[in-house]
Amino acid sequence: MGLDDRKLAVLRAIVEDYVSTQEPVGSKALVERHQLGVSPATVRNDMAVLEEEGYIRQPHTSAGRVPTDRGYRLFVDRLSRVKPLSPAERRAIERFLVGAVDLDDVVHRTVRLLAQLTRQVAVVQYPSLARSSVRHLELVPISTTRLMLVMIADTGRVEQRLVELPGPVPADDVTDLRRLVNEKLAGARLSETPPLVQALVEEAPAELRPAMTTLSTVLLETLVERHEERIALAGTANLTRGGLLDFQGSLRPILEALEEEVVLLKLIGETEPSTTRVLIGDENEFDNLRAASVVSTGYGPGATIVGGLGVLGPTRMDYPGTIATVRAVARYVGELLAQN
Amino acid sequence: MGLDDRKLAVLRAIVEDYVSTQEPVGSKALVERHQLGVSPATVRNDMAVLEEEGYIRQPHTSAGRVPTDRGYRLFVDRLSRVKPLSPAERRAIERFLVGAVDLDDVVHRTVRLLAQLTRQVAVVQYPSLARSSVRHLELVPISTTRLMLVMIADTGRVEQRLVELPGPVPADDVTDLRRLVNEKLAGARLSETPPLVQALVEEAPAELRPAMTTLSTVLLETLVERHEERIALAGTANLTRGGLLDFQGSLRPILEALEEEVVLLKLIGETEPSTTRVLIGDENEFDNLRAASVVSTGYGPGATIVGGLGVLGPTRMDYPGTIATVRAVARYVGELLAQN
DNA sequence: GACTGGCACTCGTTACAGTCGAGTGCCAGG
DNA sequence: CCTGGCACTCGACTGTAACGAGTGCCAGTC
Repeated sequence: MGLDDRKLAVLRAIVEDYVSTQEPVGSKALVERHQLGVSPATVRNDMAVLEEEGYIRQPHTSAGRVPTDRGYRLFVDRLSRVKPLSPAERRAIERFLVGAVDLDDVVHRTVRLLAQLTRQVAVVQYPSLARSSVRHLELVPISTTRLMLVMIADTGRVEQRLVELPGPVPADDVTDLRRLVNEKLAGARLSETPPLVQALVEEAPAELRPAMTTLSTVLLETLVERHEERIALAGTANLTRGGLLDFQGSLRPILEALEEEVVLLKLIGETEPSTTRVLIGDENEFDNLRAASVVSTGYGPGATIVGGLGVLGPTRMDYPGTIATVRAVARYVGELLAQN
Repeated sequence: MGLDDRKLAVLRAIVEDYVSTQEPVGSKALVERHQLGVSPATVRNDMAVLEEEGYIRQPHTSAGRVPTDRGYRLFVDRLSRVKPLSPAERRAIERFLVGAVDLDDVVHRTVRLLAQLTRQVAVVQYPSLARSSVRHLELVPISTTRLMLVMIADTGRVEQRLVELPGPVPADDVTDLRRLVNEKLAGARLSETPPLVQALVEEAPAELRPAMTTLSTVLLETLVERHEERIALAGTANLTRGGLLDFQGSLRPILEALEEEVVLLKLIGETEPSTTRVLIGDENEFDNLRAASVVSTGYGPGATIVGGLGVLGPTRMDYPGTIATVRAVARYVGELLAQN
């Protein structure tokens, strides 16, 4: 069980070499490229141990070694430090994000930036409604029996829904409805609204009761039930780097997974505050992604988290660099959101 | 350049066989599978002519024939009829689209439906702002110097922008602004708004002038300048069908093109009313897509066109079937929009 | 006891030769 | 104008052999 320092150094060297060359690495090449201070034969013995412990494996009997998912895990947990970003990268991030004009714009720019910097597939979750508060509710009459409900959240998200009223409602009543709804709900966290909506119906004056009842149904749907999470994606073309060597030749399962919002949300949503999560290969719960790794983190104004973002790439990825970039982008986006 | 009926029949047979088998088709197989009434040798002579004219070609000397882009073009223009949809397909379309709850929902469902039915990459443009009218403009105070501008278009699209006011504006003034803006702009086509916005500033009472000036800038940006076209995409995983045979082994350029909104808009936007457009291989203006074909059409309530939709696939695609599906989906979506 | 040099062995890669067969082009005859 | 026949081409596949990167193991050294 004892993995002494040199064995760990060998593992680190194998990971680093394999990530950069994408070819199985042998004992001789290893001593040449790293100052290990021992001979190839010694390294071979260490490799044999590492292989027995499941950290590396041989694709073929007469080939060099390749890290296993377990090997990457050890590397990420104990053998690597987060690389500091280069000044060029810092500048790129700032330049890319200033001038964003609304939330859509911020998210779009962020996801492109992330894809470009990491050269991988980037995923950004829009600020989750579940973690937002109501800033304002607007009711816009479309006809006498139809309203457009527009909800503006403090995170900048705007959701709209059509409300079919049970009967004609005069303009004055719409004004009353709007006032009542905002008095009760403005400022409330979305997750806390159901009882408030219930109260709205009960407290509504008799003449507004039917309209309010219908409205409350749509409100509940919009605010809570229909957990309308949104996702932006970019950089799928990066999957084709490394010409079909990664992902064992088929992009199919990856592309399929990327089309499922549910899957993406599971991947990048719901991280514990300020932690960066790294899922390597088969640690992933989706079979389609067992050849991929995901680096994700939460973001939000200040210390609060309102959504997640991250990247997906081959297990053979530059973890330290990717982790650094994902964190930095998340921090900048948080600052940007804090300004609004 | 006489291509008699039989030669055309041979071309049609070649296209149909190649599309379904994905393998170069030889003279013998052709007479076996189609009732051409002549011998393989005769077919070979016809093939030689077709090849000379550039409609088919041989991948290798000892292989069968494959249609060229020009061959597909002739096939689409003169040799195929649009297939009627199967009842199952009709039902699928209806089932998929009923119950859509807002515009986002409609577009999402549509693009997924298209991808599923055609088994190709589907693209749907949101109703273009340029072809929409203003239904209502809402101003929501965020702070004393900040407004959220929400525009609701008759096509169901909702755009929002933050407005930084030059100084504090009391609530009453916001109400006035809202009224003025709606009186002037509600009902107007977006493309016709610039002079109206100009008039708004000029006619504004003195105390509202500065706020109105700022607001007008944002209005113009939102309504006209920033031609904020939106696009939904689905079915990229379908690119991997036919295992790398299509697209000459590299999905890279295709995926890259699909990430560029500008490219997609050029592809599916701006079709002449009620025409279905088919772009085959190198007819396409983008180099990245010279191995692909695009079938697109416009859609909108009634006879008006508010946006485009279509699919992208290998040049070796089932054109009659795809064209039929794209048209049918566009028609259904149009009906759906007309109801709102 | 840990490290090293040496050596036999494995096995994937590459090159080459040979065979097979689908498909063609051409021609002579109906 | 169509057809059957025939020689020809050339990619796909198979089998063999040489090559070499990389390994595991062992005996020897510090």
